[in-house]
Amino acid sequence: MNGDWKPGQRIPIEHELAEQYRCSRMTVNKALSALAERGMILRRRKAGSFVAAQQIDRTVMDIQDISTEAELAGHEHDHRILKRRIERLDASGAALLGEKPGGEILRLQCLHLVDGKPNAIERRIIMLDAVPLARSESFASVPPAKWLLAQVPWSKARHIIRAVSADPATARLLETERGDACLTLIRQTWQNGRTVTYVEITHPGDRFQFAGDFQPAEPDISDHSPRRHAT
Amino acid sequence: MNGDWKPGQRIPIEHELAEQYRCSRMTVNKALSALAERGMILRRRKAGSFVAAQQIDRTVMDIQDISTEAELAGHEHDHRILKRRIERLDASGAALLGEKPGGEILRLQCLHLVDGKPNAIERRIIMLDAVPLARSESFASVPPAKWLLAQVPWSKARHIIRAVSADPATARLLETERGDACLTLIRQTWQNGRTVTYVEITHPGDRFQFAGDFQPAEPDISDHSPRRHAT
DNA sequence: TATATCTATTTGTATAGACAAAAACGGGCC
DNA sequence: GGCCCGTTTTTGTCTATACAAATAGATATA
Repeated sequence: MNGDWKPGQRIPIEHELAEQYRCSRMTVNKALSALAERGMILRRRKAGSFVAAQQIDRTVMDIQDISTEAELAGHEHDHRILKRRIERLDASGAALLGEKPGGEILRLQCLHLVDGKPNAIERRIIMLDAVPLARSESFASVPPAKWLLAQVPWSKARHIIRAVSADPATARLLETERGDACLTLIRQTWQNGRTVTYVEITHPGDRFQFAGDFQPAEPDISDHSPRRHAT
Repeated sequence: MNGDWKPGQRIPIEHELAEQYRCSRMTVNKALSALAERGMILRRRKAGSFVAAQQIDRTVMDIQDISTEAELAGHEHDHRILKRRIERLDASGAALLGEKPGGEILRLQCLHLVDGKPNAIERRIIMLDAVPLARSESFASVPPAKWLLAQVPWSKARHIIRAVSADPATARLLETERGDACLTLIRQTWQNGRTVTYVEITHPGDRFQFAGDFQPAEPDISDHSPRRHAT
């Protein structure tokens, strides 16, 4: 990693880099592929490799389930099931989930406490045909997120983060003021193209935030040595 | 990808998988390494590879600069510089940034308009010793984020997403009600361990959200064939 | 029993060679 | 000029081999 290359600039071809740094082309390829995967460079056959024009601000967020997160941080976690009802998916719900209406769902509402204080409200829909075992699960001892994680592997997830004002019911449960800013995480998970679960988790804004880091791979081909990572 | 493995279960060793799927160990290693990188499996020398106990909910968010994002979505973007002042970093600012106080900074405040409507307030600190060119830049035509992206490549970024209630000044500028929920993105970028810029971008909660997808790698070693990706 | 040391297993990574796939480029043709 | 087609460059990936590094488990020792 000597002089930083400028956006759009062409990188020497793999064979030249291999010769320059006295390593095999495979090693160069692996390093450059890693850079490409992180969006640092663009690669096109025959055309060559180029420093990415616009650095994409890509950040990786580890969005854990609340109980796991609390445990890892050394806090006490507890939860109360406020609502648990089997329904059929109506039209509006179906539109929200992108599924067909009519299927049986389990609708849950759950309050999460961290160190005894309300930390989040979880409103969840579980598709019962995707997770039949949920029908007989009370979720009294294991919170829904953890139970689901252990039961069903998901193959795709989508997250949305929103700021909302607390409605009266939410404010009361979270012991905050009505209208206070809250951070809502919406997560939908699929398996083989079918929704497994949809959940909205609302945190009081003054007690929660999401953080993510992005550390691009250093183009450290130059300080390459036989016994160090190249990625 | 035949039967899904259960968490904690041990995966056959690379040599066995190579034999089983009639490919070289390098190929197996590459596939498993990719899975490990995504947190799907855990690997330990001598011990073996194991299906990750807790599926880490890791999501990748593309957090673009506002103007770029608006352009991509086909919207009109404009901005106004509300404040532009050269100061010295005081103690509280230094603590916030994790830098030493006393250095010269450029403090900016900027209103972003999308399709003519206020969409965000940007409050930014630029370290002038890291970006000396900023001293003579007015940012009247190019918004700060875009200008910086073109000027200084960053090597590390940290993002925090928070929900906050609009203070009176923010509410007035964003043409929303005081106390309304807002989504604030905080981003700090470094180059070679030194802060380049720190920015807080506050969006009205009813006009903004962040989204991210996570699609884990399929363990598609079984349908391996000479001319398909193994990762 | 507890601790240190050795050994064998497993992953990590480099290498050289081979061929495939994409696509930029050039020539020939209308 | 514009279009088609073969050539060539560059990346993408697999193979087989080799050795290094970490460490679980076995053995020796206190």
